[in-house]
Amino acid sequence: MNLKKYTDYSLRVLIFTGLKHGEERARIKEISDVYNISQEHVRKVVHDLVKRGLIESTRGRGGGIRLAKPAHEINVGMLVRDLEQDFALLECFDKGVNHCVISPGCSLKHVINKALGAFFKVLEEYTLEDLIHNEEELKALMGLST
Amino acid sequence: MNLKKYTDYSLRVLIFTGLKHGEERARIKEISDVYNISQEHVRKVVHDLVKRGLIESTRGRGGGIRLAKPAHEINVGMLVRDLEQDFALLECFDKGVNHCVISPGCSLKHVINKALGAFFKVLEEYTLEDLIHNEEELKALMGLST
DNA sequence: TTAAAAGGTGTATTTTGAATACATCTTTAT
DNA sequence: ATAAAGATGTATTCAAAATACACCTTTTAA
Repeated sequence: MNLKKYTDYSLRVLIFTGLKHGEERARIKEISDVYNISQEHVRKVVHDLVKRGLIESTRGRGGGIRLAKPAHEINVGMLVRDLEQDFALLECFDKGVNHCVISPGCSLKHVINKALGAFFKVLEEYTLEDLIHNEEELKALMGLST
Repeated sequence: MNLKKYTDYSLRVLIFTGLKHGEERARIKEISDVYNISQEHVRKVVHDLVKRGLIESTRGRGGGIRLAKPAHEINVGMLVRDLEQDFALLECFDKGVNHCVISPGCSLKHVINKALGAFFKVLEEYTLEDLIHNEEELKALMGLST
């Protein structure tokens, strides 16, 4: 059981970007340096976040990225749901693929579904703002002058 | 986000086996036929469940498998935890691999962990007995004479 | 007006781990 | 002795994720 690295990276990109204020912008290069993730990947992740409307990017010299909406409007649960598209925890979750004969009478899927619901319920209690509440500490860890 | 097919298969093997009573035993061949999973795989899964002490097997003619303990003592949560060994949802969960600089001050891992806890809390409310409460229906779906 | 800085985009390759298959062995009741 | 059952180790296939490569577009400051 695991999440994709892209989900992890996306969250980290948002955390970094969330630390910029006002007219400040984050640059892909910066993010790539801080987290030691190649620029290519960061670029992909950023691009994706732009498409999802979470990040706003400006091209050209002096450009960069910033959050497209306030951090408290970016919900962690929604984000993870979005980024992880595939939640077919059991074969029978995917109608197209399933060929388990007992699935019509099988309680397992309900149990797993209920558990998955609980998982997201917790995540939905948090927003990006909660993840950057300790702004100074994070900046220090990143080696950013404050 | 997904579970391994082996987890799925294991649960299904237990469900099948749990429908046998008294001196009755399930045979790998039977399970393989009902679920349409090759005998090879069922064998692996069964072997694993035997090692985990959930199933008792008898070799030789007239042999087969049965639960090693009553169905209500087989907890779904524990089972899934056991079968899915790897819960490194984020890179920073795995100390050996992690190289995210912000991890000492990052709240994300706590949030994800809490969610994972909620996931298992739900699963732990169920045992194999709950999964086979509708014994007759399941047997009918499997095409077993009752 | 052009060079540098920034992001955009499509495609290809590598890696990993799960899923599956193959081959052969051991045990035991009849 | 033999057939029915499970045991076990190894090899192969496959898919998806992760990563890398190449090249494009936009913007602005020198």
